[in-house]
Amino acid sequence: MPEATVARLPVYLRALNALAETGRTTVSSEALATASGVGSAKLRKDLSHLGSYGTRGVGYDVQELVFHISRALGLGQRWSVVLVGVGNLGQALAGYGGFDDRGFRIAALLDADPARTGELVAGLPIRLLSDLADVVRDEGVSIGLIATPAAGAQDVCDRLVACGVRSILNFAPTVLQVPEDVDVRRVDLSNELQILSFHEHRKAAEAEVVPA
Amino acid sequence: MPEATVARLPVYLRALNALAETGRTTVSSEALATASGVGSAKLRKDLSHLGSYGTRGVGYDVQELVFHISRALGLGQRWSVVLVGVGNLGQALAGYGGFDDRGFRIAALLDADPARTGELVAGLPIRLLSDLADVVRDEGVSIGLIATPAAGAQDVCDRLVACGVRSILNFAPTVLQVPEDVDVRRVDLSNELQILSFHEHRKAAEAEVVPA
DNA sequence: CCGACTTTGTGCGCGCGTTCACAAGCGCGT
DNA sequence: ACGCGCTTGTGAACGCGCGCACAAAGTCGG
Repeated sequence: MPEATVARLPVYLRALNALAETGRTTVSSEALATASGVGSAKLRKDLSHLGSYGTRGVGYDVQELVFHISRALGLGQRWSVVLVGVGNLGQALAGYGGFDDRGFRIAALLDADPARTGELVAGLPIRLLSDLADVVRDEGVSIGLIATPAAGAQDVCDRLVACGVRSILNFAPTVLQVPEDVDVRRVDLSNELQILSFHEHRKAAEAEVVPA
Repeated sequence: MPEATVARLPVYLRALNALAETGRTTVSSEALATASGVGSAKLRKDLSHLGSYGTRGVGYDVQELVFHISRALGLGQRWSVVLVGVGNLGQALAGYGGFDDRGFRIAALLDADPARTGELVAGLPIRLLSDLADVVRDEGVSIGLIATPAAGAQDVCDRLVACGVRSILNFAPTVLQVPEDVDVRRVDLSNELQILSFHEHRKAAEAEVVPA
């Protein structure tokens, strides 16, 4: 399955859930594609990787598609995640409501600062970073979220990998070095802003040259 | 300039700044590539789009590269951004320190809830969403950040576009419909988690089949 | 039962981006 | 002054992913 397709499946899934809430039971590739911001041909090709679950002349059954996409994404089981770094961003993540209803459970909140141990955030007590190994073992954690400052991110990452965590979502503004069987996804606010800055800059330059 | 290259320039920029703080004055493509998590050939091709600023046999001058990348990204000027939606995530974004030092200034915080008007967050007073047009005009805002719940995101987006904002960073879990001269970048936590879930799922399945 | 209409699934060609490999260029030591 | 070693910049081949366009397949009205 192409990586590009995998990256789009969650988008389709969300659009389908939104459609289901409006009472729609079937949807055409054209409609779903528009709602997902992609072309209809691309959408159909993506879905074809899951199997042939559409009906020609009608479209796709919304519930059925939700089921098959969820299964492909491995959302049948509940994944336990551990969140390291309970600063500004970490607290926002802990309070984010979209975890439970999508099959993810925060097993623990960890922070390197002993002064914060025991503090309740979103109903969970903050524990010491050194408890990481215990948490991963006892709670069956398989995904790690890093929301620490850049300086500590690589250390936290190394600890996670040492504990057997092979999937990491990194919010710290650093590129993490990991073994090749571990995959890391980065979410970096400044990066995104700078990319927007580039395009805005370019648009302004074009408007200068062609003021018509 | 290829879009893929633009997306990597901020990563190089960060790595260069980190190198500069350690006192390094020059860096080879190999070293910078490793620090940025890419291949050296790709890095050189990316940088070649900016011009020929390397010295054969030596590498790149760190300060010079920082300058040229910053200029290409349009970071010479300070961009004003407006943040709409001061919930959990919005507050974390407002408190994020990485804005000022990278050329971005939060011009205002807006929220649709009148009960929150006047409240101070990160030193800025929350204003009403209906003030948007004034803020954009008076403060010269060119970038909008949407951190509202999914339900209100499209409405906020439409208002931003109507005010002339053509660059939007969307944290709400929705695909926004915009005119083609507006570009939107999405940052979606659940999406990233689900992509990780897929890979974790796949790894588990492989381990099952080939337990060796 | 049949024909017209709708929509899926996919084969094919194209364009972008990545990677390899190497010639050109620069500094340094002798 | 000259050659040696290192690093850049880039031409060329490769591969992936996208979009087009159409045949296959199913529905619905008559």
